[in-house]
Amino acid sequence: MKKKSTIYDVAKIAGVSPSTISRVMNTPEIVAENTRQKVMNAVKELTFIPNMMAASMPRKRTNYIGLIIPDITNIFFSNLVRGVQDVCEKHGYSVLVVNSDDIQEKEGRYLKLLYSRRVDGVILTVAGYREEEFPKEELSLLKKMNIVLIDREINGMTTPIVKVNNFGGAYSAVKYLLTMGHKKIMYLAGIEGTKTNQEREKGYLAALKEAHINWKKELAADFRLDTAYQKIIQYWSQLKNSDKLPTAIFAANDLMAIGALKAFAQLKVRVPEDISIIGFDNISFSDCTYPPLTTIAQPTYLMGQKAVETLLKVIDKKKIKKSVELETELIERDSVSRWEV
Amino acid sequence: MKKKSTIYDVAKIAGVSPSTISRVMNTPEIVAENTRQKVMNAVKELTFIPNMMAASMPRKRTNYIGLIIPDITNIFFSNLVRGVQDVCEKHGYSVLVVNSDDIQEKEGRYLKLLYSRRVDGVILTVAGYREEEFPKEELSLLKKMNIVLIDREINGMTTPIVKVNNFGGAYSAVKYLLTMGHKKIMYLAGIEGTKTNQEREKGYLAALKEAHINWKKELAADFRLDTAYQKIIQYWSQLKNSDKLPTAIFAANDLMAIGALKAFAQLKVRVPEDISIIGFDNISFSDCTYPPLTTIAQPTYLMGQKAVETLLKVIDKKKIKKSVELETELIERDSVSRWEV
DNA sequence: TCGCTTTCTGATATCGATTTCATAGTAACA
DNA sequence: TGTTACTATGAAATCGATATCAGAAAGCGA
Repeated sequence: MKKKSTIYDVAKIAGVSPSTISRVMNTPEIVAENTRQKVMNAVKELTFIPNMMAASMPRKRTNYIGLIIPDITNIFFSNLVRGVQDVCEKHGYSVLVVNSDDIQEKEGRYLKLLYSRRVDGVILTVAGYREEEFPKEELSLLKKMNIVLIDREINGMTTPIVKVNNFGGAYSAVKYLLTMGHKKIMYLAGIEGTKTNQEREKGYLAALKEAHINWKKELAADFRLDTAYQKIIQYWSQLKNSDKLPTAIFAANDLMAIGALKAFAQLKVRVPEDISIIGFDNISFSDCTYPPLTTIAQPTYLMGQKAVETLLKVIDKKKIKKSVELETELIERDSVSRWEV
Repeated sequence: MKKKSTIYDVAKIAGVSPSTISRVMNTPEIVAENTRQKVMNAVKELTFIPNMMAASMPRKRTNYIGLIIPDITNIFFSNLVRGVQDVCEKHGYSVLVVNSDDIQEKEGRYLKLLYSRRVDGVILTVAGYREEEFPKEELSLLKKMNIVLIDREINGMTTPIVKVNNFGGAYSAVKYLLTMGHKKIMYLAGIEGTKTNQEREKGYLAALKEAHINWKKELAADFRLDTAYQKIIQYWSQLKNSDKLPTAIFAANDLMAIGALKAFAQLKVRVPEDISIIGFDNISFSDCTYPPLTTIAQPTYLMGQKAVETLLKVIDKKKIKKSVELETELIERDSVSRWEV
């Protein structure tokens, strides 16, 4: 590996001072045409590329932002990450992504890491599994950093947030099932501790209440495909042909809806003839399932973008809206059919 | 935002020199028990967390590594990323992930970015679309950095690489189709410029040759689901019932296999009754398709891990194997059936 | 008790940029 | 032509850690 050249090396070759090199690299317009030429030549000769790391010390900016998500492997989040990355790059920022696996303790550890790396700000999807109280140490870290929440709110906290109208989305999903004639609708729930799940649950209950429907049933899961798959298999095996079985399922996300689809394929329960399923998210595989999944679309990529835009304003101490709420959209495909009695 | 405390603040409170603070943070065992206590108290009082950014200057290590992949949104790569992240974290490294979108020009730009950030090393999936010659500027950057390739090789370059036995995997996929009685097997190709695609193609051809089968057909695509979907729709619409239609398809990756599945669903061509499909990768949705996809599994996560392990050795100038080649495994599911004549 | 280690700590230079301040040189104006 | 006002550049301090080197204090053997 060749030795890396510094601003001093360039200065020596160009016969000017290091300050001038810095000026040419950052504000070329303030240096005289012919010194600029000399410097550019020297830069080319050494193929000099400035050390951003070193620059961030006096600048007191690293131009990094941190992004904490549950799991990059989850296609919902990888989409969001891409939105974050693309906007960041446009503004000269780089993204440090870490996975909390929805575990609070990891979230805390990573927050500390991001702080020690002195990222300029953090976009945070709070972990789903957590104690009632926010740990003091983590809280003090949050106060020391520029934070924007994404996807999931924290109760009683005024941190800026970018999210989707979960209540509205869930409400319209269930409403849709109702208009299709379904009277027995089950909610396949996500991680209980997340505000996201709570809001979707409220939307589910609100729609039922409005339609004066008393039949309700929640199957507890955790947003994960395999868990949903197992829960469904288990529940249906126990209650074969019982009237406790719903005619439709509203899944708190597509991953679980797909898990359900997989379970029903194995159980030889036909979708949508025997049971209808609607998901939430519109992840990129939801049109490749069998049958293609009807779902509530979330603008995932856009959420990532908005979150960065908000964060950059926070960093630059500009005025911001405390909360950006994006709307969902019903995508009709083939996993829901009319239920005739 | 509270002011960030430095090693000097801690020193003042603890009544010792900054050097001692540094020692307590890095090599506590060499400082006397009771000064260590004093320092620890001061650290706690200020909730001091050292600035890694600043530390990396004299250390001449950033403890960052760069990871260039085509697209984080591609589930194949997001798995690999997770493998990279997990091992990195264990060794005190953080990962800076960027997306080349398989475009050489972006790859070059990001390489430069990573260099300017002075990452300790780079794990690189070379972009698929590129000119014949390796651009000089990019090449000189590669020489200045610690590089490990992953997934895709570069012709005529001795850079260490972690990959899978593509030839063998493809060969066994086609061999499997042959043993199932298929005689007309199409190859649904990935990006032509990638070594990965070339090797899989060779595996395909080798298996056919060995079986003395002359029927061959390649449908050019680009590893992407939508492209594969469109190509299939187009090809089948043109050649309805012609004997130019294969009885089985070997897709260069699962994403394209799933695109094909989607196309056939729409074309009312039954899988596997009318046509068999085998994929490559075993991405996490491949068991949720209809029918569940038979495929050649790649240890994606493991590849990420191995790449990091190799890279860390390169960074520490330890001896390494120039090339780590992992094996694939045939996963039999339901998208391939026996073909009886 | 003397001299020699060993243990522990502090002073200082350093990493590679930026930034402030000072100043030389030139232009502008009356 | 003298005063003022810019323009262009350099010198030096700074960011927050680490690392080297030197010296004080303590321990130990003879």
